[in-house]
Amino acid sequence: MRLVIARCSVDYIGRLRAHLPLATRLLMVKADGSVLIHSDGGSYKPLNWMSPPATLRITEPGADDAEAGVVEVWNVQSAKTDDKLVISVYEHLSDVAHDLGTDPGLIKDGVEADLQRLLAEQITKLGEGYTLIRREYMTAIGPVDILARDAAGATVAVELKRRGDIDGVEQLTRYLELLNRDPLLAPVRGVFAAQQIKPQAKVLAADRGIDCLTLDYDEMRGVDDSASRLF
Amino acid sequence: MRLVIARCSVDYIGRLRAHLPLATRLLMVKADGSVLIHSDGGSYKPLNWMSPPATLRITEPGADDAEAGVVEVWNVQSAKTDDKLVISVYEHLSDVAHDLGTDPGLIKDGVEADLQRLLAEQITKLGEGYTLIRREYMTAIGPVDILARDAAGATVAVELKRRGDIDGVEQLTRYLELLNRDPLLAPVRGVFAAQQIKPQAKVLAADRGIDCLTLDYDEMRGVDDSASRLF
DNA sequence: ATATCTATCTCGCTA
DNA sequence: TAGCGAGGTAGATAT
Repeated sequence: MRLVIARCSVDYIGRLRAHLPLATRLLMVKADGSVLIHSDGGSYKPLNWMSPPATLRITEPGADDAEAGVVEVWNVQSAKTDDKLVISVYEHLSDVAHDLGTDPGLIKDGVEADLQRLLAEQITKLGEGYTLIRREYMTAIGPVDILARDAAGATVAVELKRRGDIDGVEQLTRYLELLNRDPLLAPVRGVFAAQQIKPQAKVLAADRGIDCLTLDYDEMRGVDDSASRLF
Repeated sequence: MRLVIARCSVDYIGRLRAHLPLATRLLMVKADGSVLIHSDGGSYKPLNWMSPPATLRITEPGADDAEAGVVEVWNVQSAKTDDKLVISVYEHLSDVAHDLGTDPGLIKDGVEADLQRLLAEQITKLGEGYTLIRREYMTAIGPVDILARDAAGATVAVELKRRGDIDGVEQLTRYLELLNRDPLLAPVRGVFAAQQIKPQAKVLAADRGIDCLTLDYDEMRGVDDSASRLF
């Protein structure tokens, strides 16, 4: 990784066009050829960037650019698309390089997949006498998160979200419509389960005859003994 | 902005939990207190981060950590939420700091707004004899991107996306339902227009009697003479 | 302030 | 490889 603090202007031409006027910024060149241009604020998103795989070619400025004060032109070319990033460097303020090697990567806990695993294991959270049919039940329009059977033997489709939004209810509605065309499964009821369910989503779910279930991840995690094995 | 190359491990606790094992990485501390942890690959997204506003407090390691080789503990605390990032630094390999000042920011061209302007100007892309009624036609549930009249004088509602997804079709369906209640407009047909339309979206659109139209931005942009005026 | 929608989204999984 | 869904989505815009 090479880190250059420089006064520069930037032009991007690709899926859109974008321009950065002359200012002092950080230029980060990664081992895979990707380049990130960061300012001293904002968030984790750079002002501009080139995704890998890419190649950086540093050239002398043309006569006009040199006249304007440009000392180097960085041409960053995407290897797969014809996206191009042109960085005009006016002044180097700092320049360091280090080989970081490959990163072991991030270990996550608490995403939808974990919630789904826990609910499948603790299927009676849905109600007394429920049994799991299967997780990720495939249909023509995508996988139903959890398919279960209630105490009376009726099929129940569960859509699971970390945050229960209106489009989650839409998604479950589409699944229910499809599943109810299958005479072997019909009638199929819907349950919308999430850690938090927004009021609008609750209203829409009620309107569609879909039950809502708010899940307590920490509590479910506490019951699961594999949680302690994660770190 | 402070740039530290360090061997470190990282733990995040907030909306989820995440852990980064010991490895060499870049730690970027911005003027607003935000911290980014980058590896030498991936894309513009850091391995882990803390969004501004945040405060960084650097402390001595506890006895156990010191024993394990930790020389500094960075506590990054979000000012608004209780999200927390703990960076255990084992070794500093490089450390530079620069004041970059505020950035003038990015100038963009080629997003959905541009596509909408172009389609409004080139409304016959929809078909022979079409005329524009108006862009951003307001309804109670939001603006319809483009409202037009076909050669036969019937009303057509256009939903425009850069990438045509299933929820774009849902959105257009809601608009059509509403527009068709207006006797002055009804019957209103729907057209789903995008640079790329996903197969599932096409199937759903067909099922709802909505036409699909794939747009070529570069070609439409070529026709438009205002494109050359941008930079 | 909140709600909604876009994104050069990125990332990971699966068919 | 392409498609599809999730994200600590983030970021912008209209309400």
